[in-house]
Amino acid sequence: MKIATFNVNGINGRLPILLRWLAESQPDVVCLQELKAPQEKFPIAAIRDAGYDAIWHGQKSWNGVAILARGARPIETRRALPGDPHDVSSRYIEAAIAGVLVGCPYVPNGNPAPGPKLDLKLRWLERLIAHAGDLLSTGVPVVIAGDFNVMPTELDVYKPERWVDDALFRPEVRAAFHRLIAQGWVDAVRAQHPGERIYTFWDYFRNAWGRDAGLRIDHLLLSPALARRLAGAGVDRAIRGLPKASDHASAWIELADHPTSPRSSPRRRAK
DNA sequence: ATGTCTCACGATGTGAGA
Repeated sequence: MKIATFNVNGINGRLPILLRWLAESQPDVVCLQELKAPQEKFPIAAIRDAGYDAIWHGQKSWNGVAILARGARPIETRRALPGDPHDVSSRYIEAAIAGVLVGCPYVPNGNPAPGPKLDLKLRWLERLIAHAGDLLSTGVPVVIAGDFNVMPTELDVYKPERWVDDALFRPEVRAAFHRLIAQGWVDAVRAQHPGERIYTFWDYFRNAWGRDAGLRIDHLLLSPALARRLAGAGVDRAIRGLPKASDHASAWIELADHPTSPRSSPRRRAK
């Protein structure tokens, strides 16, 4: 089972790229962010033609999230992050697909920082941490796949010193992300490629793609039971190089049908 | 501070957000 996340940056303007990528990479489940389309302008017909069903939460101009499933109907479990009934931004959607609960977050950017936008981001992350903890406590297999707008470590930034005051890399933002991970989640791409420089986003400015001046901000977090099924993970960099590309590439994981690694505890004695 | 791109409004440009 292949699960991917892709910040599409405008699903209608980017529809040819999305359809081409679906045909080439054949993910079973896709989390999309930044649809930038109202609910009624989601291109569901083209997506069905491509062999996928979908649920989505649109919004005029900004935000917007969707979950696609190949040959299956995602069973929606939520279309907003709990914890603030006044928050109307479409930044979270969640569904059950083939025995896996899939959460699709689009964390607020937070810039300019410091300021009210950073404060909103930090509050949103607290709500995500609370909800993620609830999901873990159910014991259900969960993947949270989306645009977290956080680089977890210096390895995830082409030039860390340039980004320490940015809302994507400030200490309090990283600390919130690490508290989330510490609940028991596995950052799948990092777990499969420890020590490797991997990016998922390259700014449109300053020829960032051409210089490989990237950031790793799109993540797939696995609950313990799913982490034991992790069989592969990576980033489809090629879609970032296409004409009219999104500023993000997609990150993906491959899950085996059954556990491939033992439980981490009790630990096996080294030979 | 800058750079580039998207979408909306409603017009052939401008503003906001990222």
